[in-house]
Formats: sequence, structure tokens, C-alpha cells
Amino acid sequence: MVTVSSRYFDLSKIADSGQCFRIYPSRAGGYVTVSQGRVVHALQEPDGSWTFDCSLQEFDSYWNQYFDMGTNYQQMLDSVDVHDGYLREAAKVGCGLRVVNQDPWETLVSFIVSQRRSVSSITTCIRKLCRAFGDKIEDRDDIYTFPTPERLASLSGAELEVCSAGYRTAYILDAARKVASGELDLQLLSYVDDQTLLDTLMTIHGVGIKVACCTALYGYHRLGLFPVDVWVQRVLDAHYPQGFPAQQYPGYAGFLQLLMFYEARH
DNA sequence: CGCCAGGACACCG
DNA sequence: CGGTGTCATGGC
Repeated sequence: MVTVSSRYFDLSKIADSGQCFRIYPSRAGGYVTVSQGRVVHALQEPDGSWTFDCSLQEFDSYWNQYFDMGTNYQQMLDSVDVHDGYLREAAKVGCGLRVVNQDPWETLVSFIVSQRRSVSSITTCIRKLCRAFGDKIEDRDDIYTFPTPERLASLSGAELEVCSAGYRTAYILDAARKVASGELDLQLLSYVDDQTLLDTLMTIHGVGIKVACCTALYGYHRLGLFPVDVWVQRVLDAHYPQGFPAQQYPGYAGFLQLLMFYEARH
């Protein structure tokens, strides 16, 4: 068992933040987090802390990095301009959110699926995808691995459509084929600069600037990137008519974007 | 039932 | 270039 006790870690907010779609409510009343073939269950204690059902070694070797525990979120939250009332409030409401380190492939597919869909609808679609083409790794909460590029590349459009991705099915197939064939090396992209990463991701049919930005931010931890979707655009229109001063928050505007997105939806 | 959802793309002028 | 119609499906 591992206990995380910090005001700056709240799994329930992270689960509902729209950056990852595989942190599920568990039967026990907590959450199940699935990533890279691993599963961890967590429960919130009365004092607000979170207890994970894994060893310290397991936590340190994977989940610590996944939940970005090495980054100082207090510092980022405290740095918000005191004259920016909107972002101050968003920082208060979103305290406990963190930018997780997800698998790039899973992130890419998730955000291809995300276009013109609600968060709950994306979650359903990704769950169907894993159930249909992933491997079962746990019985009690019906948990599967995320299907590999090779597995998805082997499917026809009609077979893949069981996850009801609609017109995005062809986009998923294009991504799977490019990655499975080696034409696109997702691991190698960890070492290129932001712009090269975005440009390369956008060579996939159906991946535009928004999906590329989200993949880079949540799958490659490019904290400086600032994806703009319909929710964030509303925030910008309403509170930043002259544009958001991203340069005021060098290297971590992406986290503030997550705060805006969370605040806007709640 | 009607509307909107963490958009992208082809096509138009 | 910038604006516009269209795409397939689920959730509320």
C-alpha cells in the first residue's frame, strides 16, 4: 500500500479532467487506473489522502512518473497572476489536477477519437476499443490493455467500427498502419522539438493541430503547448479578448489550459 | 426529439 | 489565405 497525501494530488479531478479516459470509478468506490498493461486501484481516505493498492516499489517504478509526482504543482498554481481573477478561480477549483504521463500511442488514438465528441462519449468509445481488441488483465473491474498498433492495423474498417468511432475509424486505421509499419516511430518523437513533433503527428490523416497538441501535451508531456478546443475557445473569448498571455507562464501554459478546461466544464 | 460534443478536411471565393 | 459545409455517433 502507498499513501499519497497532498493538496496537489486529487485523483477524482484527474479522472474527470478529459486528459485520459482510462481512470474508471471502481466497484470499491475509488478509482482504477490503467496504463501500459498495469492496473492500480486507489481509495480516498477521510482525510483526503489517496491509498494505492500496490507496493512502494511498484509505485516508484511506474505510477510516480505516470502521475508526474516529481513536478511542483504548487509553484505553478501560486504563480498565477494576482490580477487574473478568472485563472485564480480556475486554479482554486482545479487544485489537485496534474498532467499525467500517458502512453503516446494510447494518447494519440484517444484524441483522434475525441474530435466532436463529449468526454463521456470518448470514454465509452475507448472502453469498447479496449474490450474488443485488448487483452484482459483483470476480472473484477473488467479491465483490458490498450490494443497495440499492430492489432488495430490488422483490422478492417468494418471490424474496427464495433467501437462506434464513426468517421474517425479511418483516421485510427491510418495511424495504426503508419505506426505498425514503422513509417512513424512514436518512441523516437520523444527526442524531437515541439514543432517537429506536432508536424510529424499531423502527417496522420485526421490529426490536425488540436489533436496533435493534446497528444504532445498528454502523451509526451510537452507542458508548454496550449491546445485550444471549443471549451477553451469560449474561455478565451470571454476572459482573454486580447489573447492568453502564455509567455507569462513559460514552459507550463499547458497545465493552465487544463485548469481552464476543467473549470469551464464544472 | 434536437442539440452539441476536447475537429479535420475538402472546397470555395 | 479565411470562411463554410460535411462528416458518424453518443449523451443528455
